[in-house]
Amino acid sequence: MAPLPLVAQAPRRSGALLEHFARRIRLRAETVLAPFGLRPRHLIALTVLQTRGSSTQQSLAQILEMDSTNVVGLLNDLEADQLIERRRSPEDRRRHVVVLTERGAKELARAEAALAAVEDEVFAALDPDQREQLYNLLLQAASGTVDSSSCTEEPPAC
Amino acid sequence: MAPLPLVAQAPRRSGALLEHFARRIRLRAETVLAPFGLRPRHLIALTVLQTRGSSTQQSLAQILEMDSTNVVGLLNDLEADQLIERRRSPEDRRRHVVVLTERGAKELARAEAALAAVEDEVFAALDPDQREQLYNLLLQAASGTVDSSSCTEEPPAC
DNA sequence: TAGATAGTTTGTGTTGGACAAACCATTTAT
DNA sequence: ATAAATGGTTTGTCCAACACAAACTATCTA
Repeated sequence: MAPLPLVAQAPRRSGALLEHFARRIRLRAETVLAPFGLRPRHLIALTVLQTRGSSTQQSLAQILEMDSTNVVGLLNDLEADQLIERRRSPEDRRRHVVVLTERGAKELARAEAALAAVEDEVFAALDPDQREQLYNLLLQAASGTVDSSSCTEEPPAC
Repeated sequence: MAPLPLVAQAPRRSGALLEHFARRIRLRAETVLAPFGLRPRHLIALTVLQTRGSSTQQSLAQILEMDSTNVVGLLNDLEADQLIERRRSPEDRRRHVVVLTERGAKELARAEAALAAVEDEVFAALDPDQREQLYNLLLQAASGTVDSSSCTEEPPAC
């Protein structure tokens, strides 16, 4: 039997710290995003759409873990600003396929740029390399979630 | 002048993804933590106390970025369960120095253990090594925040 | 033709959290 | 020593996010 490792430190959970930072960022993002007419949760939806590709509202609700009725409202906001489009799925015309519009992608990029200062402040203790690491970890974590059926059939994002 | 780097990809912001995961974790944590009589935000407070050492309520409110009146309620909950203690600061007897009790530390460890399954699920796409990386990044980010005056005079955490 | 399913709308209730006001204990300034 | 400022507590009000239910349309499947 191998000797017990001397530093068997209890595995600390990231959850609480994660929420802690999410809160700090959200508070600041709220004000930074206001000129765009967006709220943090709009950004989340747009980001998910960009990261995971277009999906039906149902699977979007599943990913965001929001009640589907509330997703409707969220998408209404975004569609009103033409940041997303709802297209009828050709295979099943009951379905709405939600896609990020070009304008949506641009607006997302602009919003992200505006958020640079926010993250600079909140992640002051991390150097650019580490922030990159953090982003990549989150991105990877996001890519693996939920069954892959969430992505209808768009090649680019699947 | 150096040639422009070919892959000058726009720096993506972690904020939205961070919030996304925070939400996913919080929803699950809510039920896992219920048997402990704790809510996610209690865990955050305990974690901050453990990470940064004892601090006054004022600086705690600053770190958590919560209204101080709401911090009082939060601490009342925790003190009722003897997870924290409020001690009068000897230097300024108006101040309460909030300390994590031994019981608090144990309870926090137990809660974290209970959350293992939650993070296993949410971070399924990350291997243990990457989760460790994520945790360390968040920890480092947390250590550098706010002026160091938040920590009164306890050597272990400063 | 009868369900079941995807989405939408409306409405209700709960809750977290911001904010204000009034209060006590203590410290600091004049 | 008295006044003002500060740290904390309590209470109460208000709003936004959300979960949830119900009723409806359009579409697909049995």
